[in-house]
Amino acid sequence: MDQVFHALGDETRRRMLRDLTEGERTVSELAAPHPMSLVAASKHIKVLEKAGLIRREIRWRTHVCHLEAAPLARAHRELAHYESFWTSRLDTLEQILREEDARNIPSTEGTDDET
Amino acid sequence: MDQVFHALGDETRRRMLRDLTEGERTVSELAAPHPMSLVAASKHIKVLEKAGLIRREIRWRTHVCHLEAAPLARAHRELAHYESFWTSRLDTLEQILREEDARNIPSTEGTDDET
DNA sequence: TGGTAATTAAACCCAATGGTTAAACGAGAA
DNA sequence: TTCTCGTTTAACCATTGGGTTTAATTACCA
Repeated sequence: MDQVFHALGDETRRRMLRDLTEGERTVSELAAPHPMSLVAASKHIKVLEKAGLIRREIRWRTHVCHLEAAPLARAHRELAHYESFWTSRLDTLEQILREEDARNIPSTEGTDDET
Repeated sequence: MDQVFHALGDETRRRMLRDLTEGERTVSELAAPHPMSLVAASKHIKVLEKAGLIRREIRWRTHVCHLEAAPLARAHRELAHYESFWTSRLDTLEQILREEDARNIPSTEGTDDET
């Protein structure tokens, strides 16, 4: 769990995970959007891998990465554990989150045309 | 989000959060279960606070901490985002998690006699 | 034989983490 | 005034993190 949450604690890596929800990606594809050296991106990927969040399939000289569902689900469940706390007192929370959502993301996230 | 996940990436802090789901706790109460100096525990608490995961109410010389629901809910939602990935391919995941659950926690978590 | 391409490995830098001990704070109690 | 108590601040140390650049790996291709 430590490793999983640590891995999640970096926007670069979360972005990579998000990209991976759309399908498999090579290391360079994952690295591309990020303003850093490929070496640095590669390190991020390795962090994700060590946390078990992704699996790497080496297809000769390109390494193809896949999202690994289980640890994400586990982390999600870990948080759900605390959910028992907040649902018990207010489901205004749902409300709060929707408002935040509306405020931050006007119309992202609906347009995917991959594969 | 970075701060939130970072804060979650440490067993000590997760334990503190878990304790806080049961009710408010002073700094020393939160620190008690952990084999480290109070100063170190205090730092952990500060990390949680900076991440917005807890709120601190200073009742004279004791600092009373409360769980703050919103950021936890936000993190939970962030993970739910990836959920769209895994639910789409297998709800064996639920299964996996239940098995893990059963394997790891025979009968914890039901016996609390605090306050 | 040597070049190209995708990626990792190695060495390095600086900032941040997680821990320590010792000292300071602040207000009520004696 | 001085003591005590819960907590934070300060200073320090070792380890890790995230980034860099340069070099190694590896198998196909010319």
